[in-house]
Amino acid sequence: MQPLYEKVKKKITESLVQGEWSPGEAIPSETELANVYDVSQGTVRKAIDELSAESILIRRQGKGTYVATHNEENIQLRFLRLTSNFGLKEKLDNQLVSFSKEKATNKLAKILNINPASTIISLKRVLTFNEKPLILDLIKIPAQSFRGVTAEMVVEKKGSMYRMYESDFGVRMLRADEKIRAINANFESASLLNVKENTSLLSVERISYTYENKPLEWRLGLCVTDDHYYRSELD
Amino acid sequence: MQPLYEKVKKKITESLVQGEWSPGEAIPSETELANVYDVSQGTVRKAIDELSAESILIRRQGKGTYVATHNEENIQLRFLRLTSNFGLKEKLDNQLVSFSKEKATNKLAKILNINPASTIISLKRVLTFNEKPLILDLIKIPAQSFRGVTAEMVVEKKGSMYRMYESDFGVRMLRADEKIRAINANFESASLLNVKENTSLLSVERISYTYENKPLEWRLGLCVTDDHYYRSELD
DNA sequence: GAGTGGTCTAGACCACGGC
DNA sequence: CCGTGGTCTAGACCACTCA
Repeated sequence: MQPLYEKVKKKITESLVQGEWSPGEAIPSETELANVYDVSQGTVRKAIDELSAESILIRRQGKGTYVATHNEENIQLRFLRLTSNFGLKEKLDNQLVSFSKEKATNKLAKILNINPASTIISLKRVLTFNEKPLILDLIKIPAQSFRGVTAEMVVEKKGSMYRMYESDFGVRMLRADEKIRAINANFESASLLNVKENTSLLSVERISYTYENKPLEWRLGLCVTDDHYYRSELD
Repeated sequence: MQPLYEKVKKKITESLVQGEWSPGEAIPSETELANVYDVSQGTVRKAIDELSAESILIRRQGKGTYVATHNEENIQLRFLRLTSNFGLKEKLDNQLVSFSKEKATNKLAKILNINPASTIISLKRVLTFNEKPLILDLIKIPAQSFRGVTAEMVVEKKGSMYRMYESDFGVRMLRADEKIRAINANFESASLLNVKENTSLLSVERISYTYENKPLEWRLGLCVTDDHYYRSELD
């Protein structure tokens, strides 16, 4: 038998998926939800505790519980773990290199769990910090889930893809898995990142997931780690 | 005012630091602890919930709550995040390259929060997977906290440093911070790892912490990422 | 069957935010 | 002042483990 609070958690998650409550908005109070679902307030609390631990909901004492959003200033970079060696605050900029539609390869179709040869959006861009090229990103997303996306929209959002996914397509990325390797820059990446060929680059391959572990973005980032490092916390 | 369960959590942590309950052992039941600390069982539960979420304690339904240990099979590698590209299970081996005592540099003294120029143990080793060199580790630990450690002990433990820390010195590492970069192999690392000079290597700089965020190990690992990658989960 | 952690409830009071 | 989430309690019952 499934615990009651797990059922409540699922119901709340469903409402979130349905867009019943929007990012940034408050959800009903614990007592209200307890009445709606006909359980005790403590049970709702336990469900919200877990969603809050997963950063899906945000509690604010005295105010209420809010749907997490990526539209706030400090969440612009979402999954970016690169930090300056000197701890400086940096000016982020973004140049779109290419934008196209293409057919998914079998490998990509499998990763994104879509039909083989379905249409995907593929884009390449360079992120600069303080005018210096730092990351070359190759991003692939299924066209089906992002209908009507254009190069102009990407440029306008200044590189905050996750903000665009959320505000324009109602797609909230909740978690991501990354595979990290060290590789040598080839001709293209070297010239775009303004480094010598064969320079060591950090290769970060990322799959991002929305609700219910549905993968919706594949991304390969090549990073110059002369003045930056990738943070990782283990426990 | 500090919540009651936070106080209980601190008391439990103190007992753990004092070694009152050893790794692998069960701690007193929730009701017993509630009597000892003169709080309700629910309050003890909340304290243990958090320690359990931090993997400091392990709950086992019907049996009791146990002190986490690193002596079990699957925890041998503790903080190692490298995975084979092919998902294979691999045979780990370990060669000690050097072992020495030296004076801490100012930088290291600051990182480990010890007096400048205090004695530290410095060791270098190569980890091989399926006979192939994979990681070159440089490890530095304060001699003060690991009195009597010898090269023989390290060799005998077959590279499981964290297991040795725990079983021989009562030091349990709870978490670690890592800084990851891509670098080029120099002459020494290239020859020890059996790759060409200037090959790209993953540089993983790690600081490990025991109870109360006390740093007790600094480590630099250089990894060959041809057939392996570093896993990272973001949320 | 006894003892443990796991779930669920109901109710009291506290701390914070905002009107 | 009210409504919110945060803490704390007490007690009931369930699920699991082991002798």
